[in-house]
Amino acid sequence: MNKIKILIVEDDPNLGKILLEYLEAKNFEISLAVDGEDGLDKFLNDSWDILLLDVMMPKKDGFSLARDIRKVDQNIPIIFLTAKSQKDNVIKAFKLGADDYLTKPFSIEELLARIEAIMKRVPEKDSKELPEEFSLGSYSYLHNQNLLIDKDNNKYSLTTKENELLKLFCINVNNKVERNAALIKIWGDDSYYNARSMDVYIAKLRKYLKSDSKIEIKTIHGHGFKLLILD
Amino acid sequence: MNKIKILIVEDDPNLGKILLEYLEAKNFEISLAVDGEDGLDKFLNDSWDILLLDVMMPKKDGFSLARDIRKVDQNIPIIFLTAKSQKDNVIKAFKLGADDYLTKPFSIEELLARIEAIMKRVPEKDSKELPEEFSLGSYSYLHNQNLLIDKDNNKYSLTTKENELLKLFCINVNNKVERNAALIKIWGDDSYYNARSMDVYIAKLRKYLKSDSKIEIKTIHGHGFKLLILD
DNA sequence: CCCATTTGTTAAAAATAATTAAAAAACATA
DNA sequence: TATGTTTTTTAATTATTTTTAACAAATGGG
Repeated sequence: MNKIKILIVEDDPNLGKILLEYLEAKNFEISLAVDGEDGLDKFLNDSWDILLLDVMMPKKDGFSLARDIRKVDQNIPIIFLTAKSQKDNVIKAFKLGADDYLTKPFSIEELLARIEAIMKRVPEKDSKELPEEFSLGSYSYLHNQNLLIDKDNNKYSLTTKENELLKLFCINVNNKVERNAALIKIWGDDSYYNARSMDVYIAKLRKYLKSDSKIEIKTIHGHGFKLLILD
Repeated sequence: MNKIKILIVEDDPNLGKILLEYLEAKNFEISLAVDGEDGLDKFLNDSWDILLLDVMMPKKDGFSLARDIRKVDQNIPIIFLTAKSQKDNVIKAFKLGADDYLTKPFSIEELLARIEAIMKRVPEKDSKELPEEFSLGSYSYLHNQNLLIDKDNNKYSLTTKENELLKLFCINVNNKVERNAALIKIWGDDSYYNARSMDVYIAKLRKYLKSDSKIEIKTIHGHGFKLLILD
């Protein structure tokens, strides 16, 4: 039974400390970021179950942070905490995929209740480890060794970027990988040139995998790609 | 595309009527109960996707109603609507398995946003897996591979939009697909130009499917389309 | 039956993606 | 640190997909 991991991004150190202590006492695992940039950094460098984002923050506000996060993860629950209670902010928050929106001052018990209400609907993060070896049709792929082996036992030693990208596809076999998500995860940002670079790597992977017609990297125009394995 | 069914239990006829009209306009299917007993009755005699319960009501208050409902269904999403905003009521509501708790007066847009936020986390009622293969008259259609195969084994590799649209029609074979529903599902919004774009894709699909006269995409003027398969 | 609105069709424009090669950057090692 | 090698990025070109536009046809309410 792993603890639920909460990332709190809140610039008010008092409130931050109260939330941290209260929620830790309730057996959550908490990390506290002090501004939007710190928040994005912590978000990208670990895996979380739910995010509490203050809206008004220095450097990067909560909405802007949420927008960046949604490029990488469309699903993670987000609760916004805000001092203001302007109506269009609420709507804006939900448009960004918020799960809840709490106006300060709120009761910390209510926050807890709302966190639990959301978590009961979130499917368990099946935090299964990555397998050592992925089986891709007639290929075998050892991501730890950057090694792709075809049916004739030819070994292809993948470069770092090739490996990261293929691993990402394998983790999401038969499921869409969004361009932005891949770019941010592997390249760190989704600029135009990184996108072109990624296209080059897609071509490289396709070349590696072309000997098995049952394996295919499909493009989903305007969205991303999908590694398809047919049986 | 089944509408989401909402049961509203609200004794204030003015608020009830406003909610009903607004949410019906937003393409939900709504039923309105005027007190707790009526609410329980309607709840038990039909199937619902989400409940909006007023807390203060004659005969049976919202909390008591929720308690009864939870004996039968531990999972259905419940949003409480209340005039009071006493802290322990909020907590009580969430203890009863509430998904949200809105204090009157609230913005109806906010209510809509919160309903949608909850619904996105509720697994589709009709979450039956799609079959690998759809059989369309003499055609065979593999939506995972964007592949349409005719009786002469000609293979047509569909583009992303062609595929999304054909898949949507197949899911609703012999049933109406509303223009707006399709546009929102596939294009993300139902603007004029997206609608024209969809018309272009309808023409493309018709062209693909023209070799079998038993297959037809019928237009329902002013509403949408229907993929008809005759036997 | 008219006329405004919606839908059908086709072609062109715009946007996005694929491919290949060359330049630049990073890396390894003598 | 200079040198060769590998990896990554940039660039240029081509191909594909999607959107826009323009006009024709069909539909249905008044």
